[in-house]
Amino acid sequence: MFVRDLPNAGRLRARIVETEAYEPEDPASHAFRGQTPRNRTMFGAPGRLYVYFTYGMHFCMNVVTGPVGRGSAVLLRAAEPLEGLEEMTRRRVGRRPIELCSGPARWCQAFGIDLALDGEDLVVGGVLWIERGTPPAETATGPRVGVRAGRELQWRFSVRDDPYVSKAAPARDRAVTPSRS
DNA sequence: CACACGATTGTCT
DNA sequence: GACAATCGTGTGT
Repeated sequence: MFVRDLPNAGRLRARIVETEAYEPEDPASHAFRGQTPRNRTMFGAPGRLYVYFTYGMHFCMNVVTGPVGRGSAVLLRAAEPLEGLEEMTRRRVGRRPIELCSGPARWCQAFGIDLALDGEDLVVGGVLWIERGTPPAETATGPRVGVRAGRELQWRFSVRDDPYVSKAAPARDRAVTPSRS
């Protein structure tokens, strides 16, 4: 579960259903060519939120997963909105619940995530944090979306057959180990 | 300094 | 399925 506390607008909560892994040795990662001003958060402490701006209009968010200096992160791609749907819809007018957080930039828009939250500490969890939720029955893996290099890596992970997974290429995903309860 | 392009989305055909 | 929107970033000259 991904949670955002808003000062005067209540709480936003969503169940994470799709992610992608990015390692520094992988050409598709922002960290591949080393640290730059833009990706410096990736090389910082684990448990922080790495937010980047792309296509001149969209934000995407990651959770930093490697130790300081490494440059590993997990992109948050899709979620099932659970709480604060009204607030999310206010940010994404005219969108149905299924479209609120089903895509990395959609989710950021629904949650009001932008560069101001880059580097935010998810472990301390003052404003943003991740909670342990109900484990999915089954997970699936597939190629990452929108990347050219590193396409052979099956580093996209999702809840199998979950309707809130982004409409990228779920059909080809391979089912993997049923998760432990 | 110029330029190509992107971990995307929404609209139109 | 094709394509425009829109601009920061990184790379190369």
